Amino acid sequence: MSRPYTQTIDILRTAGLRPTRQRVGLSYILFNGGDRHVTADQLHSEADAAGLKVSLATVYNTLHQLCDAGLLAEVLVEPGRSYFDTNISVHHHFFNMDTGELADIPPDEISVQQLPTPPEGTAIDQVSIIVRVRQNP
Amino acid sequence: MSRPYTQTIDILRTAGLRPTRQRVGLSYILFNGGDRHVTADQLHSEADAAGLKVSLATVYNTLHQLCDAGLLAEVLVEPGRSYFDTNISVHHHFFNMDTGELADIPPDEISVQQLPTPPEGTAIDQVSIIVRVRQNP
DNA sequence: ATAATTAATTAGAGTAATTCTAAACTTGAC
DNA sequence: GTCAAGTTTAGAATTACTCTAATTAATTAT
Repeated sequence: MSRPYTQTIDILRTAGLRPTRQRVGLSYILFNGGDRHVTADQLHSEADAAGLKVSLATVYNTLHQLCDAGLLAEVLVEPGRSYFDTNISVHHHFFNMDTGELADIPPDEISVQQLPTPPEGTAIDQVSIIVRVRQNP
Repeated sequence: MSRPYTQTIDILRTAGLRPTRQRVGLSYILFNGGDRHVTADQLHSEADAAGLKVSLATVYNTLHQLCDAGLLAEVLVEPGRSYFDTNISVHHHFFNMDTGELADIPPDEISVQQLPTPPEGTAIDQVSIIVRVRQNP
């Protein structure tokens, strides 16, 4: 394994982001672990555990830059906390209100029959569905 | 118009909430203005403008109590800000990412064809759909 | 009615997530 | 290497919200 980061660096360059040590490290964690749902804090801890020196401000900056570049999606399920999802294909989420767990819904398991007409002067950007579940008694 | 608050008081009593001056005042604002989407801060300002002396803590308490009683629904569309919706029938929302406006989608304008199977050991509590729109150029 | 009981309200402190700021440091181009 | 431009940083600031313990109001019992 000569250059484990080449791929990550390419992703960043393509997005027009300089491959700095922090961005490469964070992106590597994000994009080499399969489909993930992380908060800024979680990612910061993981980076720390992996020996990457990065401030929380940079974690936030990077997450938002990756979102803007379409490489990451922000998911809002709880007041006062954002999750970032590495799965950027069209899909939706289960949110377990008891455990706080967030999970992808397989795309074939849900479908919207009919999209509504957007209000005058607007166009649909994105449709997000959150299926909130509770632990059975 | 002898007793304009009797109805509001009944709603609160039925929900098992003492009809205090603050709760009655806030509920009156909420439930006598048609379908509304308010933040805690907005409601606090409206109450203030209407001459009701109420603290922000009480606004939050009351909003959450009304949610727990099923008289109000919380809608999450933006990081770090909760909206409360007086329309508690099953329905979904448009969120204008440019203006911050939240609007109901008429129930006949959208429909979910098929609900997903919830993860093992859980049951579906609620399905929420947010259709994010942008201002046309 | 009044007093006793219980619940609700309050100001202000506290917290958590996120954003800002301006100085110090990297990066990439020459 | 040098330089300009872009990044990162620590720490302060902000925002939305929650907590706390003391006061006050609503209900119940007398």
